[in-house]
Amino acid sequence: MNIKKFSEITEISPYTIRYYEKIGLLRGVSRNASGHRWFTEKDIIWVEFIKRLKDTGMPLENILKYADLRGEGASTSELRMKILEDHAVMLEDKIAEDMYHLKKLKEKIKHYSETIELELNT
Amino acid sequence: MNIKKFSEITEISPYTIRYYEKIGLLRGVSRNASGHRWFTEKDIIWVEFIKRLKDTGMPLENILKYADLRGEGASTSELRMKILEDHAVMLEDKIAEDMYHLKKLKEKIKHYSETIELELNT
DNA sequence: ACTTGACTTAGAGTTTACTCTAAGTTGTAG
DNA sequence: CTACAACTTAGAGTAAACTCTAAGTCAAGT
Repeated sequence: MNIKKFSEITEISPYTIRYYEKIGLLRGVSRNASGHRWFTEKDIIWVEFIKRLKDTGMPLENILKYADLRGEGASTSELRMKILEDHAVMLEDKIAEDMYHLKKLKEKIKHYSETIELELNT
Repeated sequence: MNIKKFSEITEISPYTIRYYEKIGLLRGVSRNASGHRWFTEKDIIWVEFIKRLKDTGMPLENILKYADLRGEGASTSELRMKILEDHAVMLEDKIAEDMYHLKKLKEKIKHYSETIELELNT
């Protein structure tokens, strides 16, 4: 598929897609006869994975490091697994922290509603 | 307390504290005889709340809007509560999304460990 | 043959949230 | 009285992640 279709499916702008290729996050993207990028199913799977890492707070620089290892082949499997394991631990901590933040926010909201309640009864 | 002490307690750099005051996030900070900022317990409580909103993904621009309403007094209580309620809903969604991401990451890690296991048995 | 629209590139510009610099003032210790 | 550290300000600089511009190529439709 062309970049427009790929952009629609992945919900990433063509600008960003080219940018990802430029910095080495996307590599080996094939081209058609006229030199335009031609994306495949494999590219979708890979960018969806990039999105997962990015959405869970991994900076592009680190994702790029993962992409580098991936490019080096099977010999880096363990290293890549280690990166994902560390990231998963980080994410677990982040979720726990967010749950605590949520609890505190709800307490504050409750406090607001009680205060407003009081004012209405004045 | 002076800015250095305040910085240590809140774990925000003096640069950032001054920046927050400059953009209007921190207001009404008192000064001592020599014109230096003098922070109180109330300032700590307020920046800790700013940190909570920020850490849960609220952009400074939105936190600033909340600070503006706060500055307008009790008449904006309901509006501020609404902002927090919306943010709490957003955070709940984010936590759910992160949990899904975590599940997917763990599946990939499992896949890695199985692949590596297989290679060792070759 | 020519216009149209989607693509290409290198590189410039934008946004958010800081982070630092330069020049100047003030309080305390020797 | 002077050195020194900590503060002050306005404004410049930085990093990350895009986002856009300008100039050019190319294939399809009229």
